[in-house]
Amino acid sequence: MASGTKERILDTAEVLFARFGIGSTSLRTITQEAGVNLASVNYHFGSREELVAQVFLRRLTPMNEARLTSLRQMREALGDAPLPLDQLVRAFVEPPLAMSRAGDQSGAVFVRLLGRTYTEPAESIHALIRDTHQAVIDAFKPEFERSLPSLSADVLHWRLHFLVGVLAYVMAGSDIMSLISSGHIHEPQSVAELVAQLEAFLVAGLQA
Amino acid sequence: MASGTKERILDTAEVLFARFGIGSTSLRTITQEAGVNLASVNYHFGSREELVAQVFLRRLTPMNEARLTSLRQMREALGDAPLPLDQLVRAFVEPPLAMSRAGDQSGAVFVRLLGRTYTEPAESIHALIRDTHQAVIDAFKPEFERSLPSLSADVLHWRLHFLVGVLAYVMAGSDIMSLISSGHIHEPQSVAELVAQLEAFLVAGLQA
DNA sequence: ATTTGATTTAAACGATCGTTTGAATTATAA
DNA sequence: TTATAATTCAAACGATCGTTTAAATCAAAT
Repeated sequence: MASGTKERILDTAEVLFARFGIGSTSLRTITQEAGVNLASVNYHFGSREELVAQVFLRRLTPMNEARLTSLRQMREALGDAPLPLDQLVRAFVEPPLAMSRAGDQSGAVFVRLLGRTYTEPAESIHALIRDTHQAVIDAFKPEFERSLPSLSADVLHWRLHFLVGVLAYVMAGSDIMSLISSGHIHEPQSVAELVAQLEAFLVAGLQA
Repeated sequence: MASGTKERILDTAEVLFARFGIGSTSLRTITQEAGVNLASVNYHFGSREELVAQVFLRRLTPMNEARLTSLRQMREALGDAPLPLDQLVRAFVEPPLAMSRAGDQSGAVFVRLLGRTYTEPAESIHALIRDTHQAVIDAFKPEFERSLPSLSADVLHWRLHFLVGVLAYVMAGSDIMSLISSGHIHEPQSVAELVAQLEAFLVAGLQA
């Protein structure tokens, strides 16, 4: 955990949001766990809602910048040829999953939180994610169109929808599927292997 | 809405859970919207937690029975040959999506709720879904193994994980992706077309 | 018609929620 | 050191939460 009160609140809120859900985590639980005063949340963030927004923005911004940087580098290296689909998928999928191996485990916690939040009903949170992803989608959409020229707009739309769904579910780290491999220890798989598995699945699905 | 108090509570809770989330919907909101007394929830269900469980069990039971029936019919028709992968996928994917076209819209509401709940942190709800799906997974797992004999246990495990992820996301009906097709009206697609799109994507991904 | 049980109702319980307040404390700068 | 700003603190605010209670109402059967 960090030094300042503000960072301790953010770190603790992130962990508790991921474990118990945003709506089910009270400010009293957060401040108690963080060892800070209850009123410091409203002092530093103004309101609970703003705290939630800051928890997401703190990590969404660099994550999406990594995706855009990766895409830009590929585009520069390839002139104006269509990007290989596997590289395109990896540029979109790898940054969030790579956060899972950050030095501390806070990155992994956030990725889990983010995955769960994709299907969250709360409109305020939904809008926040939508806004932060706008630039990413604007950049990737035409690249997918170029790399998959045989697909109609409707079909591509659905397949990208499916792609985001898989990614969100993997990020959420749901353990529902752990029972599918009964007895099989669900080891914390290496990120590289997970990315490879995911890339193979998605590339095949997109090209179907 | 139905006649009895108990059914009105279930119907209303289902709608509000899907719209605002389970944790963010109070008994007072439910009973007020349903036009019944606040205390009737504890009278008919004992507790809020039991009400939540009943909202899910009421529809999960027939949904999973439909999947098992479909699988059993295919197995009987084909003796002991491996099932065609597309039919296997459809037997798993179609029942929940078909609920979306039920006479009233209550089925669609529940499917949306269920999709969102796959990544819900609350352990009690997670456990409930896991238990109700156990029989389905026990039945489908060996069939996938037989229809995809070239895949290792690990790879199959991940691909089934991805499959569930796509399905959950589609069920949740997240509108995050609606901005990917800017200007494109996100029409309530026909279930048959959606199932076909999903089946093509999943079959290709599973066979990657 | 009367009794018995099921159901509904209004009211209140204690607990917890996000937020606010004003004083106490700490850090910063003159 | 002194003045000024930033931060922390305990305490309380009103609102809402799930649950409980006991009386009122309804339905069914004798």
